[in-house]
Amino acid sequence: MARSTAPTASGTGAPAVGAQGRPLRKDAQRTRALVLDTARTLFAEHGIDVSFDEIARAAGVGVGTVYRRFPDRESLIDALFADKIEKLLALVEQAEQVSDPWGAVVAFVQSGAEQMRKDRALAEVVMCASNAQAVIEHRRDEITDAVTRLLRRAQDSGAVRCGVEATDLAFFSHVVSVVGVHSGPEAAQRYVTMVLDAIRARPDSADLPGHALSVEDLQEILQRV
Amino acid sequence: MARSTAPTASGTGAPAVGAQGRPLRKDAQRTRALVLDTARTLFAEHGIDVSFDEIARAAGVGVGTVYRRFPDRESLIDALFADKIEKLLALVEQAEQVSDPWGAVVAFVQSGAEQMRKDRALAEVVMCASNAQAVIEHRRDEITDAVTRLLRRAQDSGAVRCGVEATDLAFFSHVVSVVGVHSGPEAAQRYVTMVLDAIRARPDSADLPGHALSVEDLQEILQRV
Amino acid sequence: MARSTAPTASGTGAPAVGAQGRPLRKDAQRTRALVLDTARTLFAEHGIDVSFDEIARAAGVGVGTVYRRFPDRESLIDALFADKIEKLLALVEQAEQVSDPWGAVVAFVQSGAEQMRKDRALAEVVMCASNAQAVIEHRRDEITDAVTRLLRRAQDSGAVRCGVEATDLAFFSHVVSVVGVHSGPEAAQRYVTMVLDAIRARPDSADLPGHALSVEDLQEILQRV
Amino acid sequence: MARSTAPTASGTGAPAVGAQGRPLRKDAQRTRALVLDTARTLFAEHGIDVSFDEIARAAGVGVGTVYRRFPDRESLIDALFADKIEKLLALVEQAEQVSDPWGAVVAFVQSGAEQMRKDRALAEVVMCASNAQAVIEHRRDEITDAVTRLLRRAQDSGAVRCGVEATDLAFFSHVVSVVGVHSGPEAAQRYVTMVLDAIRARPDSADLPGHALSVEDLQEILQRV
DNA sequence: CATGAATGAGGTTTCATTCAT
DNA sequence: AATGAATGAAACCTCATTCAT
Repeated sequence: MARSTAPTASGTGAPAVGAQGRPLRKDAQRTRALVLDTARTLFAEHGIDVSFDEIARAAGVGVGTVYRRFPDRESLIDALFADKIEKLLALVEQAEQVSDPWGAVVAFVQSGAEQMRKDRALAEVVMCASNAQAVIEHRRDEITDAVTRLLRRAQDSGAVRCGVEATDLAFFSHVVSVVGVHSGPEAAQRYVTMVLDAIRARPDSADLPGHALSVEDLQEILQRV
Repeated sequence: MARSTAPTASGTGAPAVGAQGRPLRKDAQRTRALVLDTARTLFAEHGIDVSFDEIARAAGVGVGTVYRRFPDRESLIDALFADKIEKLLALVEQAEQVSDPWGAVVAFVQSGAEQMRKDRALAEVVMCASNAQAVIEHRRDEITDAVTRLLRRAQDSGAVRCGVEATDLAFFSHVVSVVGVHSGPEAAQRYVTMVLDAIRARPDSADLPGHALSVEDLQEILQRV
Repeated sequence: MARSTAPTASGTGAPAVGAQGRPLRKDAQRTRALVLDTARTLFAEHGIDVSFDEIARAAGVGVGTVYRRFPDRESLIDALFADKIEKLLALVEQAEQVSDPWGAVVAFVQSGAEQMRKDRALAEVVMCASNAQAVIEHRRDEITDAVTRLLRRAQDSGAVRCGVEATDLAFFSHVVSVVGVHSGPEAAQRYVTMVLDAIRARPDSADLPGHALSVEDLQEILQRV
Repeated sequence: MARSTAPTASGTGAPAVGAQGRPLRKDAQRTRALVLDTARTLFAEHGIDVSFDEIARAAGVGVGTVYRRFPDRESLIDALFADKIEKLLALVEQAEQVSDPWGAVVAFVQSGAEQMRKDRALAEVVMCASNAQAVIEHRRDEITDAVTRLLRRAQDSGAVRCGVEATDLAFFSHVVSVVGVHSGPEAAQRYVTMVLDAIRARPDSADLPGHALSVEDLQEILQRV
């Protein structure tokens, strides 16, 4: 259950592969990691509107090099996302260890928001990745599954209201994390408290109207939230 | 209590004034309204990153004309905002008419989200306006005051949990509206349901940690949400 | 010999005439003068690159009004020029009163440079006027004639070297005035001293090669100097 | 004493260096030279108010390319200036070879004016360069020193009047060159003749009042002359 | 007449992207 | 592979000028 590969400094959990699927040469690996780290930092500092030129300059490489690794902005974001998603997955899996069903949900929401708060780019990027590589798709599904398990267990135990789905949780976590990024952990905690009440089962809990968001909808929404 | 001037098609509640404070000439009024409407539409369709050139083209006027009325993006946003804020104020004031304290809160959250859903730019812009003109500042305060009254009444009646403030409501309303804009009224309703449970008083409601966001914080956060 | 019409506040020596040749209405006169004064001031303060809009705003009239009086930049410059040229003419005529021939030349160069120094726009504008209205052409000829008389007298008395013409003097005066404008009267005086030696007759004065500049050449050159 | 590096066609005496101080790539060198040559030509033909777009078009490159090499107008002017200043330095050094002290001064004024006449931009730009790079500052000082030596020698020999300084000569040379540019060598010669009489020592030469212009003043003045 | 609104060409500048070195 | 030069579209903004009010 525990993740096997520790995140590297570059933030890519596994050796990146080139166009031919062959693993990149060692120096290429290093360059890739360097660009990625630089991009992460710049995104965190100046938001997502950083030019490739700027990234290249900061990384001390040519723009061409950046383009060689990441043909467009999307793919760079994707790469960053790959890293983030691993972190998120780790969080759910940790939460699953908690034996109390409701406690597990609380743990996930809390740690998720806190993690995103500390890593601003995580909050910014996590759901923005395009519907890209299969690897990522797969990881995303793993997370969704894990969160769903978390919820089912808590719903079965009568702690979480019926109808709450993984995307609901993801949505609220993201939203709370934005507050946390801006105003610190206490503010985040305030909203975590409320959000937990929003999903908790009550004797008189109303049925949730409509349907839960699809993963795709969620992604698009989080880009605009 | 009811507003006296109905919003015009142009979205400006009152005749706009030029630099000298004199009301604009009739034709200028028309152009201004035209530009404003066009900008509103484009913003709604393509987000806030629309170029002045594009706005001008879509409005069928020269860029210079746009610049004449709105020397920079800020001032255009402000103008749109002025409109939105009037609408919002109207909503709170309507909600205040509801005699049941909790019903009033529900009415406000529901109608706020619905309103924002129908007018995408309202959701995008409403709190983003720079801390600009005194008029706007004043209107903003009026809204905050009205929402606070709404909440106090509901708290006194035991319907809303202690510690919930106007900014909490504003935050959730905005967040819900984003969902509504993307996925329609049913999805919004789903989250409205949860959010109302988040602020409702329960026998075992935990105290809210931290402090409510200041209006300034809220603004900044909503820009990033 | 002395000028008969004192310069008005507006700087136009004579009632301006409109397109039909009829003298302008009184209020039009006032507007015209106002614009002229404003333009003069702005030119003096910010150089010659001032927009018509700016002039209009500073004068408190509409751009259209400025355009009505001065269809283009040229004609505004011309109008200012008309004023300046009167001043210049006054200077030559005063110099002509000096009985000592050389002294008269000295007086003209000195006072010309000093005058231009004090009125920055005079220096900037004096020769830049397009080959415009006949009135101005005439005035210019009067000046040229007067300076020529000044020089002839001094040449006859053996004080000024042969070949020196009115345009030579005008050229040097302008050039010196630029220094004066920038660095003050002492600096101007330094160059006046040298310039006077440049045109003074010496036993061994070499013949001046080439021909004196035509008035037209001079104008063009002074625009570039 | 003679300069070791001949000015290249591109007008840059030495290989230009990029931001990192590394010499530019060969193709960049070529482009840079091309842009520089084009700019020189256009400046010569139409004065200094030529748009970067126009330069780019004339050079057959994209605007971006011009901006890459010269982030702003200043830096382009500086680059042109670097070239000019080398030419000027060469002139003084040649003049210093003349054994007759007065003849050396004459040679410098003559050749300076002639040089500037043939290269209109030299006249326009030579002193206008911003107080930029140290290299240029240094070259400028070398010129000033050389001219000063020229003058001292001539003053010691009694040919040049006391008090005349390098900036005086520079000023007059520039002024004469403007005439030359417009009206040809004969006209320039006419003024050279007079200017030389302006600085020549006479038994009765008056003391020059005030102080010579500083190099900084001179620069500013020449921009306006 | 006076006004200032409207126009759009043209300047400046940035940046994603391609491609020769 | 890595580089960074070159490109040009597109943003931004200003201003001379015309014309409806």
